[in-house]
Amino acid sequence: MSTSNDLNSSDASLLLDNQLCFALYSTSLAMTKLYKPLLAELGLTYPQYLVMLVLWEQDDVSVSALGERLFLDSGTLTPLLKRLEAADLLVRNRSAQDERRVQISLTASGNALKTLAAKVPACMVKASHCPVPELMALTHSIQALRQQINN
Amino acid sequence: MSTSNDLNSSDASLLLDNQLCFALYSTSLAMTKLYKPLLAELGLTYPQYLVMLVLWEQDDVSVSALGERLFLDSGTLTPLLKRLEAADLLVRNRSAQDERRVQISLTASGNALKTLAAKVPACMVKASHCPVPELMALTHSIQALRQQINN
DNA sequence: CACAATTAAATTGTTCACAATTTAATTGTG
DNA sequence: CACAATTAAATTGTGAACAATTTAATTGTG
Repeated sequence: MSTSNDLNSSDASLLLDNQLCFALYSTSLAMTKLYKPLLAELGLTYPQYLVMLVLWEQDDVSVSALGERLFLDSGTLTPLLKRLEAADLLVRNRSAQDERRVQISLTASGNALKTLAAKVPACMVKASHCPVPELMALTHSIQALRQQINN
Repeated sequence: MSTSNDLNSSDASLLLDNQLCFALYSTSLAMTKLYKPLLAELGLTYPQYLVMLVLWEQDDVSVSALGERLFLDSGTLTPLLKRLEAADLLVRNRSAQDERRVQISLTASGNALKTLAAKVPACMVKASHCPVPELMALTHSIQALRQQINN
């Protein structure tokens, strides 16, 4: 019989609550592990790959523009970009117009890597063992959730 | 006009591919940020909260059992568990039956924290601005994807 | 123009993740 | 029983994430 001290309902909440956040968390980590061997061939980690994807879409962007796109701040991006610069995939230059800004531009190697990276998406879709329409539907649902969370 | 060197199709793939993995990655990080102030009141980080959720469901588990449940290894769990032990929320003891195993048990403080944590789930559901049935459906889809990925 | 407020990166310090290795205990096989 | 193989945690080293702070440049207001 339920009493005011009965924690069963909160237990259920804790279990239910656990599900969405933990599902996102654990599946995101699983995805990153799935990418790892493929990206290792390119010499990239997953966050580094995300930065390269942005740059392949639009070269010569500021650190903050990159951050807005990826929802990451300079504390995360600065050291990551330095590693990509050390790998000769991009260069970091202070903007002449605004000395506070640092512009990120691809090197020839960084541009060339796009060709090698072109095979990554198909490999990932195959590795997920899921039909593409389902993957797309799931993507839209998750993006909608992120939209709600970020207000 | 398309040529064999035209990268437009791979561009599209790169964009599409980006979506699901990046959606998972960025939404998971956004969720963790949403939890942060709430969990800070309990003195927990999000991964620490996950460990406590498991222990509130089932006390006295081994490090590897915890790892199977959370998809994490001893390299991640050992230092995290030491911090929770330092916070007096749990104790780590070598199993008498098998000296290789370390059993994790809640302290009185660790058990007591469950009452405070009971309010967390409802707060998170409210903060997500999403109807519960949608959250549940999304959870199941993501779990199914994780299942596929982990084979 | 002066100077406070704002903005952009970088830095510092803490906490994950995880691959690879190490240490120690247990199990399986001859 | 001996001892190689396996298993469980811990350790080491690298690379994120991020809050809080710092540094430096720009903007806004009097």
